[in-house]
Amino acid sequence: MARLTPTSYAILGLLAIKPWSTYELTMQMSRAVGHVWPRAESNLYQEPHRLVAAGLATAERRLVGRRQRTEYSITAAGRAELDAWLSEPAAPTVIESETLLKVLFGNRATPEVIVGHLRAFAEQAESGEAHWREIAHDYIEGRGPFPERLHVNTLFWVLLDRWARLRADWARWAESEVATWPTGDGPRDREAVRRLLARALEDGTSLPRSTDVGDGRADG
Amino acid sequence: MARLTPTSYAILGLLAIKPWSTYELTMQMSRAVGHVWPRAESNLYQEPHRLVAAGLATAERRLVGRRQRTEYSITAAGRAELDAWLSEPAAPTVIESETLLKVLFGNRATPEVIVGHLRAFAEQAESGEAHWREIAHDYIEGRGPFPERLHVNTLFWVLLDRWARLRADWARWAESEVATWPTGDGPRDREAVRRLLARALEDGTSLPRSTDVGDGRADG
DNA sequence: GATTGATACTCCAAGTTGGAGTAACCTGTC
DNA sequence: GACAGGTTACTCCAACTTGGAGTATCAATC
Repeated sequence: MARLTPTSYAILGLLAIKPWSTYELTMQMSRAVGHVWPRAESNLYQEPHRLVAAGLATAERRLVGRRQRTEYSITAAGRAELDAWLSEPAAPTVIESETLLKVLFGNRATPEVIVGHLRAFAEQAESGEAHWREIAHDYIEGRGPFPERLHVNTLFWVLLDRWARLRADWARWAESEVATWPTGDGPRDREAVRRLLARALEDGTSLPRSTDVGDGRADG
Repeated sequence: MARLTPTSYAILGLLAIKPWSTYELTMQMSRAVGHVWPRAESNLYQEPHRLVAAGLATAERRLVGRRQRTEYSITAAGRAELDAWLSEPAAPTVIESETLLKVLFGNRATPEVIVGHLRAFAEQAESGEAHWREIAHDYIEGRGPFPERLHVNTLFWVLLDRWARLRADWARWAESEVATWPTGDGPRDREAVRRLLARALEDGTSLPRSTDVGDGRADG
C-alpha cells in the first residue's frame, strides 16, 4: 500500500463533502481544487482506486443503461486520515510558469515576442478572474451548492481573485516597460532600470510607475 | 533522443549566460529560475546529460584534486533551439499549494489549526520577499552579476515581490477573518460572509476589510 | 587533526503527466 | 429515425519527475 500524497487528500477532501463518481471528481477539480492542486485527469481516475485499497473509501458500482458508473464514498477511516493530515504542516506553495521562464530569458527574444507572452499571460489571468466571479456570484445571491462551505471558499476565492488581478496588472505594466526598451542591441539605460527597481521594492501596494513616466528622481 | 521539456530550456537558458558545472546550475536554480520552475536536484543533474546527448550542450571534464568537475557549455544548436522555444506559446501558469488545499477543507479543522497554516504561509512569503530584496539590492547599487540581464530580471523580481506581498497580506487578512468564526459547530453568519465576498469581488486593489470591521452595509 | 560546510555527483522506487484510445449515453435537429 | 455533437465513464502507457538515500572529495576553521 503506497503512502498517501496530497492528491490523495484532495480527493479525500472532496469525498468528505459527498460521494462522487470519478468523472464528477474531475469536474470538481477543474472547478476549484485543481486551481491550487493541478493534476492530470488520468491521475484523478487512479487515485480513488488507491483510496479504496487503503480502506479510506468504498466503491459502489451501478449501471446506467449498459454503462457502469462507480461512485466513491469516504469511510470513517478516511475521515480520520483527512483530519490528521489537516493539522500537519503544509509543503511550501510554489508557482510553475513557463511564461516567467521565457521572460527571464527574454533578453534573447524580440520585444514583440515578449509582449505576446505578456498578453497571453494577462488573458489567462483575466479568464481565471471571470471564472471565480461567476462561481462566487451564485453564492452572493444565496445560490450555489454546499453553502456550509461558504466561509472557507471565500478565503480561497479572495486569494485566487487577487492573484489573477496581480498577474493581469503586472503583465500590462511589464508590457509598458518593454515598450521603453531600445530595439535591437542598442545600449540600455541601466540607470533608469535601477531607479525603477529601487522604487518597485520600496513602494508597497501597487506596481511601480514605468521608467518613462515622469523624470525619475535625482539619484543620490 | 527524448523530446525537450521546459526543464531542458531552463538549463539551456542558464548555459546561454555562461558555462556552469551541474552544482552551480542547482545553485542558480535556487537563486532565481527555480522560483518559477521548481525542479528536484536529481533532475537538474540529469538534464545536462540529455542536452549533451541532443547535441545542444558540450561537457568538459576537469579535475579538482582527485574530484572531477564537469562544466557544461551551450552549442550553436543549443542557442538556436532555445531561441526557437522562446517564441513558442507558453503553457499556463499554475500554483501548487498544500496550504490552500488545507484551507479549502479547513471547515473540518479547528480555527487554531487554520491560523497555524496561515502564519506559516505568511512567513514563507516574507522570507521569499527578503530573498528578492537582497538580490535586487545588489543590482540597485550597481553590483550583482550579469548587469546586461537587469531589465529582464527586474520584470521578474517585481512580479515575485508583489506575489510575496500578496500572500503575506492575504494570510493576515484571512487570519483576522478566521478570528470572527464561531468556535465549534455553532451557526455562522452566512449573510456577513456573503457581504464580505461581494465587497471583495467589487473592490479592486486591496484586500477586503474584515466582516467585523464597520457594520457592513444595508444589504439591498 | 578533526569537524563542518561546500562541492560533485549517482541511484531508484514510486508518483505524475498528457495524449491516445474506447465506448455508451443524451439531446436536439432535420 | 438517423445522425451529430456533447457529456459521461473510463483504461493504458511511455516518458518525465520526485525526493530521499548514498558516496566522496575539497577547503577553511579551531
